[in-house]
Amino acid sequence: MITLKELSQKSGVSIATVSNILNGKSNVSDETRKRVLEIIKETGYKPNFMARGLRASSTKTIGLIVDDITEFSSPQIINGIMSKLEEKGYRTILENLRFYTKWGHGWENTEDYKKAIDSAFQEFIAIKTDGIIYVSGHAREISDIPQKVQIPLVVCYAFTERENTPFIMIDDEDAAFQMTEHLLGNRKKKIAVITGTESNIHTIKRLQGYKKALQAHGIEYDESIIKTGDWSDNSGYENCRILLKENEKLSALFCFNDMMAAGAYRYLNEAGLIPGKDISVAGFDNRDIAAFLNPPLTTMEIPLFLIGENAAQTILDKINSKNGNEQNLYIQCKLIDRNSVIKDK
Amino acid sequence: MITLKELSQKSGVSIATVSNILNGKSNVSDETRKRVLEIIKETGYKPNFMARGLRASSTKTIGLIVDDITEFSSPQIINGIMSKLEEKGYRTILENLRFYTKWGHGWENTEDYKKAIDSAFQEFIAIKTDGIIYVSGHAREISDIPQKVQIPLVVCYAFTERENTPFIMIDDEDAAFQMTEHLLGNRKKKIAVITGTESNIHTIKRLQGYKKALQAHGIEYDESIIKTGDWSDNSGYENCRILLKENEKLSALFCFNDMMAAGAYRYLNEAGLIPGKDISVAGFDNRDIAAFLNPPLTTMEIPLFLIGENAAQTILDKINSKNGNEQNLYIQCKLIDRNSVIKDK
DNA sequence: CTGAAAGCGCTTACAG
DNA sequence: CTGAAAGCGCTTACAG
Repeated sequence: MITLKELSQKSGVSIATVSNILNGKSNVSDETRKRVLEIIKETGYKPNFMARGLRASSTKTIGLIVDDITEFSSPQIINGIMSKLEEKGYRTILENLRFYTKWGHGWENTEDYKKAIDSAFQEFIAIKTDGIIYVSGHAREISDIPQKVQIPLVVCYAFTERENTPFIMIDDEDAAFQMTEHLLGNRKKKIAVITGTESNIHTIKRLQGYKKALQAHGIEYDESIIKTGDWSDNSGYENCRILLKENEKLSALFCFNDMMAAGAYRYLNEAGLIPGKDISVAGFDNRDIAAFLNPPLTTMEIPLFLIGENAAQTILDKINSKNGNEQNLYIQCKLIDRNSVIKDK
Repeated sequence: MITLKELSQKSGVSIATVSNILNGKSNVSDETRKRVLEIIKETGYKPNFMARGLRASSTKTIGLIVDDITEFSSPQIINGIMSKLEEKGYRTILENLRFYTKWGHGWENTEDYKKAIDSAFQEFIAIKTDGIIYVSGHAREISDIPQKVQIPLVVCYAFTERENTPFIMIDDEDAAFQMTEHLLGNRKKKIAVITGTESNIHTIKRLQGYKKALQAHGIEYDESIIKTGDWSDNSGYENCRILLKENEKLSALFCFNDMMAAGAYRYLNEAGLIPGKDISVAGFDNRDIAAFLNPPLTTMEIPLFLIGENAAQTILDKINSKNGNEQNLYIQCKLIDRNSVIKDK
């Protein structure tokens, strides 16, 4: 490792001056700057991040705390964050909590969970990151971040009521509104729904969007064709079976994620019904599988990369602003129109 | 942040002694140790990782350099690595190069690529990680890691001939052998292949495994039913079309990844042929889509998590051993038998 | 415009 | 068994 000291020797100026040049301070003559910069380039000098972090107030580093990188949404969000941050000259450091991998589901608010979160924050505080982005695996209310943490903080893909902590979320309500309208086309129809788990925020908001769309078209809300799923493909299969048994004529089936839509496809297939021909089916998420279902599934794309970029921009704004009143953001989803929805003539 | 100094004041012993206790040195009286340990617990002291890294030789930290976390294999591999490392008391730090996101394909051996790799290594060297694991996005020969890097290094999901650098790979040849035998069942059959890109290592090894299996069953290798794909679902579609046009009777189709198998399904569907009934189809990777294809696709699972665990164990062995002659590892893949292969009676 | 010096929070010989 | 001191590679007032 080449150090400031060696740079100083090679260039014949003091360590302090080299440091000033490295940090873009203006109190250096152009001549000196040029010469030293040359030597820096030649030697391929890289600042020692730890030494800098130990001494300086800013490390130009953002810490990412992520629920679990194996969640389908996480890698893309992270890429969005890193892309924007890199563009702005910040490094990024990632702590993977592995909650889903370790504990499956239902770990929210357990003691172990709180301890893990706390420990991750402590670590980033020790490293003196300039800010922290919490990347959630799914929409939930995040309330367990120690209040004493003073570092600028942004919550990504979840909500929080924590003071001074903006969050970036998708607009689930609008997305479901859009999709319901799409399913409706220009007629009044009977659109069944397979929701996600009951108290899940995605479920609640999407149901609201669905209801609003019905209302806008003067269609009455019918609870009997709303079934509660659990996001798994089997629950899509099972609820589709029940819906078809209970209802003679169903125009469309709106599944609140692609997995359940895939399950519904499976049942429909067994029943000899063709999605997009005999019944409309829509999903949500636009995961890999959506394009490969037969027929390809019409679904809502979640702009993961964009969410990440926005989270990054928000933390940067927070770091650089005085007021610190950054807005919560609701990112719009995009309807991907494939062949599983019947088109009106 | 509470520091060693404060700990020292509170407990009435010197900073050095507190440090010794923290590091489990034996040269401290039980009484002192107990008292100080108590205070450490009370205060919730966390060592400043940067200060320690600046001074000490070991940081108990492993650096992960990953091609791109959006590659389908990466999150699971990373989870395997982190799981094992956490178990052994090591932290982990991740640098995401985002090669695929930034440059698509064909970036290997470009100048930008080399610079990015070099920079990542420099950074981890500055941080004084105890070791580095390079997590590749696909099998390739990795030859651009600066020789001057002296840190223990393991290459994961790729090859390297670099001195003193073990790698963890899957056994592509054995996997293809297994699958070909499975496709063969107990009879001689005509098994067509859609390979990956031509000089790709996965392609080469899998083709070898395929040939060996044919040989073992006394079947002659027929180049005319081997088509070169490019891993995309379209190339699966197109090559399937060509194969079916050129050959009247094909028993089976072995696609070297699931995406191409999905493309083949698409063509088969258009041609009125049913996988698992009219023709056997097999994929490779066991990605999400494999289970949701209709019928569900028989494929090879790549034990990603296990690969990660093995990489972690190897780097640990390397750090703690004197000889440093760690073995390259070839992990076996697992055949996932679903409904796309015709069973012999 | 330039540099000497203090100090960030630790670890590690070394002396006692 | 315990502690004073040097030093890791930097940044930052401050003096000149």
